[in-house]
Amino acid sequence: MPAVEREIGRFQQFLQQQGLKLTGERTALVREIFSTHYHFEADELLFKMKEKSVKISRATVYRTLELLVKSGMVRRVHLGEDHYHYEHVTGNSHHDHLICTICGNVIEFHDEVLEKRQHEICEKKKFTPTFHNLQILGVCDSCKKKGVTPNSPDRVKMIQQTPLRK
Amino acid sequence: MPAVEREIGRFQQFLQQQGLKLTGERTALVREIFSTHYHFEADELLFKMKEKSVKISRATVYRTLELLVKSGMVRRVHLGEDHYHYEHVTGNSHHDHLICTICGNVIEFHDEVLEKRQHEICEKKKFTPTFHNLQILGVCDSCKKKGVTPNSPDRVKMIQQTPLRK
DNA sequence: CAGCAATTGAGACTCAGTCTCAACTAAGCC
DNA sequence: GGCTTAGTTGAGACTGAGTCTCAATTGCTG
Repeated sequence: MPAVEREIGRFQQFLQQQGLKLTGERTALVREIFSTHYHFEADELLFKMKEKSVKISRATVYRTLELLVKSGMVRRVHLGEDHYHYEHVTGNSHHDHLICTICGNVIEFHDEVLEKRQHEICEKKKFTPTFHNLQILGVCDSCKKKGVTPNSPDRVKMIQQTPLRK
Repeated sequence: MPAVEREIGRFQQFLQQQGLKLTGERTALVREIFSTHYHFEADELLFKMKEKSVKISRATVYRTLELLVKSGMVRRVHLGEDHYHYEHVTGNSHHDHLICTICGNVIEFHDEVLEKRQHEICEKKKFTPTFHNLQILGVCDSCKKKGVTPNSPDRVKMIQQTPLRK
């Protein structure tokens, strides 16, 4: 069966465990999220559903995202903007983000050395970590080649004043 | 001279360079930020000023914070909540954060091994970093001693549903 | 001290996200 | 299949952080 259908199954299982129901709206949202989006915003999802003439209210979108986060199938992340982004989780791949402040492109990476060192730091501080979040902001290779200097006044203004609005 | 006055001087210098003015409102805000706050929210600052009967409008608070960020004296950070926090920068001390999801306490740290590794990763990905942001969420020592388990259902609910609201 | 550009405050506005409540529906049970 | 009921939905009001506007005010420089 296609991967998307498997995800719907996973979600149904989670819902059942919680005594909740799998509705048409929830199915449609999971299908949309896992078939096309990777990083997305709640409003973007709402808009895509409207585009496809699938009528789902804003409240339901947010409620479903909340459930998906609880189930561990979707993760809420900050990508340098002033509101949340979501990303779907396939498998258990934890990763961090390189975010290009020019084109907005997001590169993922995972690095064991970083992970290990973070745990060492927590140990030293007697802190029990449950989750972490690392964003590195900067300029990606292709933007650099286009010759936009990362510290030109305009850039700094864009980053600091109106950070990465669409 | 007291440290706060030195900061006001720094700010004035920055303003002059930009052809901007040091006003009473700006002075009052810098004094407040650098004498008492460390991590703070914009609204909290607004409230403190009201408390002290220093009349400064919301718009001015935000405008001044913007200038302080541009000048490098204040940094905008995400601390796991859905709005910005600010922290003042004394010297050039870059640091990251351990955030206790129970008591909200923030522990700072700086680690050269992490910094170096991050640069290596960027090099590998041909990414030019300008800034980064690492938050490790978890449970601090004193909360752990109080016996709150980090993964109890209530905790997870609190973190995932309404992340760290006041 | 005059003039003007920068600054301010009040409040309207935006935008993401939440809440409410009456109408609706999935799913277990007969 | 129909009943029951607890969970779900949509519309739209609401919230709260942050931004914008514009007329009135105020630092600074000459």
